[in-house]
Amino acid sequence: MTSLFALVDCNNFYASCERAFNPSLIGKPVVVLSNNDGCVIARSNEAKALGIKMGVPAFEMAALVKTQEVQVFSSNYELYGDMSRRVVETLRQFTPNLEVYSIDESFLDLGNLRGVDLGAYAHSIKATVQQWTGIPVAVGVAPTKTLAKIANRLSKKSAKAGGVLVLTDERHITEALKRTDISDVWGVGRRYAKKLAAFGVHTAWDLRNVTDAFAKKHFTVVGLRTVRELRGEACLDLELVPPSKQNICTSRSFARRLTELQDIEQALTSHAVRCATKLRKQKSCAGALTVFLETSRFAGEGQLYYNSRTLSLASATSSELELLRCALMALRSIYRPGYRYKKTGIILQDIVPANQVQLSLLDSGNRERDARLMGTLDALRERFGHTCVGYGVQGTGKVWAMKKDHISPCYTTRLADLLQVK
DNA sequence: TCTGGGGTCCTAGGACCC
DNA sequence: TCTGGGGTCCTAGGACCC
Repeated sequence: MTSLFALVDCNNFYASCERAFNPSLIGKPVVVLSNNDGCVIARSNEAKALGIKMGVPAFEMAALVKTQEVQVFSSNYELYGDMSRRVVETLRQFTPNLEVYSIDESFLDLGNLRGVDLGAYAHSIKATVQQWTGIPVAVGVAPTKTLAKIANRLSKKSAKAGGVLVLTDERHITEALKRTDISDVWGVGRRYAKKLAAFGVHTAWDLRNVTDAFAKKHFTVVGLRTVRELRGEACLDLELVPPSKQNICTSRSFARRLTELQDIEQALTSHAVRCATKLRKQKSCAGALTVFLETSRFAGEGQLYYNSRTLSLASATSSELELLRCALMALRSIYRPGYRYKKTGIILQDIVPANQVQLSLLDSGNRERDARLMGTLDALRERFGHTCVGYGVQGTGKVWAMKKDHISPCYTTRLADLLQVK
């Protein structure tokens, strides 16, 4: 019994989410910007056709926005997250064995569908998601995840495929691999693509035909796995339950440069609270944390600064009181006056399940009291929004708050926003 | 003026131990 | 002058993903 996977990928996901609730955008070039309206992270097909590249800074696009009436949106993760959940719930109608790979991609196990018309099945997945959520998707089906990725990608490129491609026949797989550039293979990034090209490996077909020894020597066991997957040998299973995270990070660029420690403390406090909330959500505790502080990478000579400080906790905790105290201590130790700072953030590390925490003899805090307080805070924030309760050091001014000049309404999660829709 | 945020995994090499 | 060898743990850095 051979394996069979489908990769369902939402087309231009963030742009499609904006469109799903605003039909006047259909047929127009739409782009979605990163946090702080920094650079382009999603484009509709019309925007791609105008030559707008992924990752370009928003200001470089100004002329096109004017002349071509490009519709620009700040990112609205509340909306995209909710739409993502709707898509996944729809996909669950088709198989109980599903891996949510990212906000806009899921792998489905179709291993029990031998004898079924796979093309028709894939088409019905696509049509159902479109009908139930308004989000267009592409479906690629193949014996391994890596091949399903390739099938998915080709399904979007060919007008004939129309967003669905089944690669089970050896002849079709060979043809697909010959048409796929090495850098478009899942797991091969820019660096490896360059290195492979130097060995005369240019297409996925070339890569499939290298020896195991070559793959292992130059691209580690990860690369070898990719080669085997290209040959149709499934090495990557579906991850039905998302593994709990080993690091949890929250960081943001400031809307404008900050110079004062107090302002940066406000930002870091908010990040630490968010980060600790994520930690408790996966029922874990952290044994260490790192705080970093940096100027813009584009700052001039002598104005560049980056520093970070890692602190270990006496025993792992999920109390934001403790984490916050440590984070601020770390920040104060790396802050230097005289720089124009761009970004700060916190990374929680040495993460363990909350029920396996080793208590330290030096542990001085009142763990039970803190745990009750955290439970209350989580419940309040869940109900009234993340900013409803905070700390004095957070301030109320939000001098660091993100720029979001083009935000759309949270159509799916806020009644007030929905009522405003005309 | 303006350039995102969040993750994972693997390896090499040093420290340290017996 | 001789200057083992094997194992483990940790960390930094490099590569990748969305």
